[in-house]
Amino acid sequence: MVEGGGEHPKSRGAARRAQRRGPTMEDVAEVAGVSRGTVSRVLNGAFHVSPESLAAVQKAMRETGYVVNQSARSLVTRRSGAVAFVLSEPQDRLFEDPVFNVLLRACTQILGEEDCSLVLMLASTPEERSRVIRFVQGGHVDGVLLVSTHDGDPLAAQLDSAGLPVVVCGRPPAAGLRMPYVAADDRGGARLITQYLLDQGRRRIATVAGPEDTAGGVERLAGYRDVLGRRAPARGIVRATDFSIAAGYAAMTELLDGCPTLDAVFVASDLLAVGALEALHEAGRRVPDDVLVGGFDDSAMAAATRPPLTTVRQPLAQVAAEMVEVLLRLIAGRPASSRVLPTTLVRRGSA
Amino acid sequence: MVEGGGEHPKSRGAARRAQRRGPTMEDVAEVAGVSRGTVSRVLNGAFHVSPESLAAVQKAMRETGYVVNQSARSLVTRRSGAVAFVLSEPQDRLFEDPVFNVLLRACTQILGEEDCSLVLMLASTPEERSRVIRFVQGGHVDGVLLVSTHDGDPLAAQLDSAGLPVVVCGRPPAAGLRMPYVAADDRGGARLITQYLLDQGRRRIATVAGPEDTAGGVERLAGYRDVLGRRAPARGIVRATDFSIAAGYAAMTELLDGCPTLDAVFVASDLLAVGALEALHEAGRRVPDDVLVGGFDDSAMAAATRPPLTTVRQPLAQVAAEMVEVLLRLIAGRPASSRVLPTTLVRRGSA
DNA sequence: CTGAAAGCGCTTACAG
DNA sequence: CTGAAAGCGCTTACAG
Repeated sequence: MVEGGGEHPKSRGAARRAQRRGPTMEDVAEVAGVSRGTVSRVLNGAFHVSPESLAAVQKAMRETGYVVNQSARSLVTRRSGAVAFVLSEPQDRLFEDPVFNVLLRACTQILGEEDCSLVLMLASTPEERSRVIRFVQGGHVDGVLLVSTHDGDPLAAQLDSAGLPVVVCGRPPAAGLRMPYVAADDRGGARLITQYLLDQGRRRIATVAGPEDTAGGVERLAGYRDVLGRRAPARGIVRATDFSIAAGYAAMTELLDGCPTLDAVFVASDLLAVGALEALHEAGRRVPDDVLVGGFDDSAMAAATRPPLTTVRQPLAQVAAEMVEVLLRLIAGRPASSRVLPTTLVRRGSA
Repeated sequence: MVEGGGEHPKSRGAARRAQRRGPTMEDVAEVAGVSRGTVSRVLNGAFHVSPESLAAVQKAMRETGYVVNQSARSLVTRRSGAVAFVLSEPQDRLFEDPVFNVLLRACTQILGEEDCSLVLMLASTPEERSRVIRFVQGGHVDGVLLVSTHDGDPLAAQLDSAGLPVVVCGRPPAAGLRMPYVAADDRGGARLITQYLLDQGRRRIATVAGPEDTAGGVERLAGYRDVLGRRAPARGIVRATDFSIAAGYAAMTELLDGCPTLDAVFVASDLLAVGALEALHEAGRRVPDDVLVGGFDDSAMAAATRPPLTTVRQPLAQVAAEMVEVLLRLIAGRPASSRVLPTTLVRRGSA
């Protein structure tokens, strides 16, 4: 009863490590009175296993408190059971935007239900990017969920050629990339809200657009233009430097300066809109009386602004679910294609 | 030159799996003209390796594009090179609070610099909790960073007895737990801001406290009481049901109802304060003229409220750094003790 | 300083 | 349906 006992650590180096070795498959097999192979079979689907063996093994697993050693399993299956969630953004964009957080949480939850784990990686710097590449090349993960909103991201291209399944969130950051993506319909949503502002009778509808190297910056502006065309007021388009509150404030200030007669504004994200509302307030413009304000995202903040923000809802939970589904399909070797999800208008007090 | 080539997948089942087997240590050893053991030694510190061998191996690694197989390594070292970041919170608290996000990002970044990866796990439901336990028991991670603000969390106790290193963020969720923690000085911060409100000449200082099963709820209220004692106005303390904007709105409304003469309020979190400002605004109270408002956290939102929020700064980046340091020490088998980090007052427009 | 060898705990054809 | 055996790619004493 000394051998393999957990209570008396073996002397050969065990003291240094102090890891309690749990029961192995061998132990379970012995208790169940079957071979290691049979135990493995019940673990992996229980095909070709007699009811008696099955029961014996399950009982033995319970008794011994067996839990599979993932390293050993991965070594032979070449599957890690994990995927990387890679945030490839400049630092400053990262910390503020609630959109990423919601996405991350949703992905974690859904993956967990599939018994797959999520390892979070940041890729803001060249060092971090090379770490990501080494990591995925090293077989630590079976695939990657890439969140990258800015064009020309070097990581996307590298990942694309790394040979493992990748799905990107949002419009792919560069042409010629073969990886599938899942995106909300930015352009359609922008059309929706711009049309809505028009339908409220406003005629001088300006916009605070996002940075032009981002999908949100390009697509949402395109949607705005789809609706307004030449009816967009002169100097009615200002680009924010990033998707932050501060940038929204600055852009709105500039807009009021160049286009003081505006009576509505479509702001390309809720975070920007928070800053824009601030600027409007300081300028003495009443929302919605003087100026209608429409946002984009429907993040938690949208309901808490003064007045509450009319905005475009991105179905983030669904985006997450579809990203995971596509990635899991790819990992399983099945084909999967890109998906674009519809956005909807959410009416509140600001427009 | 056929053997081991990546271009022609071996026929035995390789088509199904389609994983390009990268070069192994064996390949590197052959190219370098040394044994596998020597390659391993340069990988693990390069002690007892001659300069020539070292150079040869490094060259061979570069040429072959070798990258270590973590599964194989983990199998023998019993180290995964990863830690779990476990968010043990009810769902509703999770999605909104920026504090967790900042913490998560900071931990990911710091761990990355140590070449350690972070796997994110949610533990809101019993199913998720049991998955976390199975996961850590299975040796997937070397330790866990536990974020759990509510008392009586069953997970904390389970993790505590799981035998692997755990460090918790904030006050430990139950007495008798032996795991170290890293916390911001909630009580001291609350004292700081309450005293500040007093120093502004206000005499009827109320508070919106957090839920009483959370560290923030208990400690920050204690700090408030430390300063005010019996000078706290009657019906001047209302507990929010959780740390959300909506709860802040509700609590402030109740406070105004029960204690209409209040001239200052310490709100136990910025998110709550956003809701409280809303309620004050609707009630026609001017901030800071009629009512001074102080928050807690100094999250990104604090600078964007109207007026900007005077608040208590939690040194989250430092909390993250210390959590990681403590955990890594524990994993390395070195002792480490709990740490409480000082909080500071940040003056803005609301008080 | 270095090589040969054992062993980590699993899965998976291969025979029965 | 089931067992025996090979092998996944590494690390680590053990001898030299």
